[in-house]
Amino acid sequence: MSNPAETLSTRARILAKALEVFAELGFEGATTRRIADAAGENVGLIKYYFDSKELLWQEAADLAFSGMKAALGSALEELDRRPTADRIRELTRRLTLFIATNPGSVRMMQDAGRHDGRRMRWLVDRHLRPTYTVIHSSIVRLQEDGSLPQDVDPAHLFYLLVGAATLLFHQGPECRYLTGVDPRAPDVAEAHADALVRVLGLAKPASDAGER
Amino acid sequence: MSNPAETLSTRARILAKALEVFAELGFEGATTRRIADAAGENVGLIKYYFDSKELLWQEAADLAFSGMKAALGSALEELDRRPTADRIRELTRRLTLFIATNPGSVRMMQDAGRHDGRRMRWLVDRHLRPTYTVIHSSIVRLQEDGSLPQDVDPAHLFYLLVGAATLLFHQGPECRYLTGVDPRAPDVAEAHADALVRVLGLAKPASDAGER
DNA sequence: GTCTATATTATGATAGAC
DNA sequence: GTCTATCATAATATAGAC
Repeated sequence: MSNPAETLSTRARILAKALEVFAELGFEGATTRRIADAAGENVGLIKYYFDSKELLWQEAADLAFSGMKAALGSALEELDRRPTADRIRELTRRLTLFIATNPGSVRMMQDAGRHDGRRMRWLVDRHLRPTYTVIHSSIVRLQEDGSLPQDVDPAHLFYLLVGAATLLFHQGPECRYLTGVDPRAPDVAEAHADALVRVLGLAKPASDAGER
Repeated sequence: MSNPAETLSTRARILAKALEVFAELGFEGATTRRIADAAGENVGLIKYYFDSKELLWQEAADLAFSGMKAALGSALEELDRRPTADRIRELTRRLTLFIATNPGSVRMMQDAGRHDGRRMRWLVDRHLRPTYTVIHSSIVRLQEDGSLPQDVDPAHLFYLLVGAATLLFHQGPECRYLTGVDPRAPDVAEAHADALVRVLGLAKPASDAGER
């Protein structure tokens, strides 16, 4: 029901490839020609379906983040309802596993977020802030009950968590060349998620702050 | 003895701005014209001093990483000689504080490292691998004495550490717009380094694995 | 819907005046 | 060493044939 080349519409095929290419080369590095070629379609069709490179990029971002929200799904909602160390650990795990197979959303965010420009603000307003708001309030409550260090701005903990979870996959080609570890391998995602929750100590104080 | 506009040579002024602009906009996003304008110099001088955009980029990378090596300095050497949890904590702290004020090196690495290309390999071979080799062997020894989780590939711990330390600063403009926290503020760097060493638990098991 | 051809602009590179 | 002018190329956008 979702086969890359056969069942997808031309539009969907271009969009999927656009996400890949934008993620790998950045907005400026990606060219509409290259995206069209990668999709096996004609350059003119980008104008026809998406009107401009900018709008194609926006739709690619929508696609990337909709996938992420679906992957986090219930974990995010449950964390919002009743935050516990167990649940933020589960969220961390799901985030890591998702990014391992779909590094696109993080890559597009990091590409845009280095520079204070139009695309950065659009992406934050539309996609990042909604997720951040939930995680922020959860972090605050977890700080209150002692599961996370207290006198630290939640923003720090958010970026700590996301950075630790995603860098290995975001920098896939570099990691492969540098370390020999291929982040695309399925067991690598599991191993990283595991290493993260262990090292972050989110489970450690669970003796008095876990499910209660 | 090192004043931005006055005492630096034209060449050095262009190079410094090139690092800034490459870091902020990526290799493709940065244009030679923009770099020259930012430096208040003429476009033609880039050809004169650096011959090509690619070579200017390489020199900018050299500049960025030489700064980082200087900042890590003795911490890296001491870690290499005798790795302890205390020392990797000190390295983490120095890395965080350096990246806070000089996000350029990480940004250039992340810009190049998403894509398996010429610049990625050049940057890894010339700058990243030497540092990684030292940290890798230290991580292995810290795993052996129980300061770090044992059955985890050191590559995971390396990317965990670096990702957690750097994302907030790498994504400066985004973080500012999203959270209101300005990563350029000096106390923010201190706070992040502090949060990281606390949350990573590098100091926690020091009761039996610290200085001995 | 799909494709070719082209207009317009911006870029990296270069030649040459001063 | 510095600057202006310009070339060649590649990009996005566009018009229009089929």
